[in-house]
Amino acid sequence: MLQSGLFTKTRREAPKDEVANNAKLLIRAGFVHKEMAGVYSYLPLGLRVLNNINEIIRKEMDAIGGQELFLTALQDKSVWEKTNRWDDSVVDNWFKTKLKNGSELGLGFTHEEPLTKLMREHINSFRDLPAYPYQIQTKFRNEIRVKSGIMRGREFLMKDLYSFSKNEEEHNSFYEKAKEAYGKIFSSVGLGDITYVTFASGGSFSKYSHEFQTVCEAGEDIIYVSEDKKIAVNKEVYDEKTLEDLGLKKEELEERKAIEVGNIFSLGTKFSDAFNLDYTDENGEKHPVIMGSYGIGPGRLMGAIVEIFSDERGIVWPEAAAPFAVHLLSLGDSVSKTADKVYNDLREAGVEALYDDRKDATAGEKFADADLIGIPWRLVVSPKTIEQGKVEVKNRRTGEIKMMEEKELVKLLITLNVKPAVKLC
RNA sequence: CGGGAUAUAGUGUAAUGGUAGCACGAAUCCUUUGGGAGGAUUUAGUCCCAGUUCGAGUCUGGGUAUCCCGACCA
Repeated sequence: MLQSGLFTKTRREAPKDEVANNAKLLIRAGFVHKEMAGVYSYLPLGLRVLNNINEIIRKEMDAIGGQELFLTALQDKSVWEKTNRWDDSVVDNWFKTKLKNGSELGLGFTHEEPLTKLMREHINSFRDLPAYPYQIQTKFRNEIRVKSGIMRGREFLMKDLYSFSKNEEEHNSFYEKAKEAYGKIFSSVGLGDITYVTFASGGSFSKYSHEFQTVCEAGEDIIYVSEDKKIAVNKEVYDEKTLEDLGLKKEELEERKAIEVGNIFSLGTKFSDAFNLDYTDENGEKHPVIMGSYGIGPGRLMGAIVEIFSDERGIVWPEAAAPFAVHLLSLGDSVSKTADKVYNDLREAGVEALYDDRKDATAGEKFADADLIGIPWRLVVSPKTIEQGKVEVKNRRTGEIKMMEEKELVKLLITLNVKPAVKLC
């Protein structure tokens, strides 16, 4: 993509009303736009990142049998009355509205109810189970107070998968697979080492739910981390009894702030009972379906990535999330032909590049923008590099700089694009 | 929802109750191109509604928005 044609602009200063680092950087670099408190639009660069994250999630969900669908945001009051979750005294963050004829509607804050009801049409026999539908969809929650930039808003994207299983055993087996898949997702975006499976309150059907907490000062949750066992306990269930259950000792735990990037929990038969979702087994006997739900907030994950991977100059995207694989800069009119060629060669090789071809921007401006936008690899074509017959390559994270011949470079970038783990410098 | 604070140009900031200024941005022209370059000429603003006052960005009341702390986060 030509940067001269990118309509978003970077800015030197963040709006004064933003405090969260993720929002400051994402707004300055032109990834998101704040529409109102807790409501952010995704601009082209931001959408590319969000889509990358969504693709990583899709890949892992599909790998464990997930099937993507797309449910409605508009919700039927009567469906939620079945579980008593329409009542404002039970769920206080509904956005409710009305049809012209006066009937009440809600904007979905989660989707257990409509999906359970829907699945009645498709689940009758043991042959129909298990089933793992999921979606990536906008949720609405009328939070009393929003904060933390794009990490906690009133309108946000959520990947929610729901499992429908025949029995506890089948449920537990999937639950473990989902846990592993979540681990892979967070590792893919570079957060594997600091994201802990965290024991949290489980609700009415299991003792604990599992959260995926990424250790970060900007987080809103307090967790107690066992570095050795790679697990953690949420403050909400942190007591002697829990520690005993989990075989943990107080001394091995460290208190940390963390961002909840994912949450999985067992639902038992709460929803299948409410909607009479049951199936007939091999012997003709009826049983309620055992359910679970598995959430990840892609937008929140994006915010967490920015919180963790950034420095005083800007964002430092992990390769898997980056809006482009490389950022090509041409310095000065005299080199535009050579830079154009590098850009075209990259495109032909399938390497996605953002090409800063702007004629009216100075070198310093281009460097500053490149640092701010945070694409992992920066390529420079300038009179200096042409003199050597090479292209300069800089790693945004390590700051390492190397001069390479173009052919050699393109070859390496192709490899890099397929396997982000390969180190160029 | 309880408590606290703020609101001036696209962005960031000034202005004893007395001519709304500066920087960045944007526009035009010229010179520039390895870390936000220089010059010239432009552009654009007091959140909304009342009130006090000869006069309100500034004081008073109400509204709205935004932020912070806490509570909440099924």
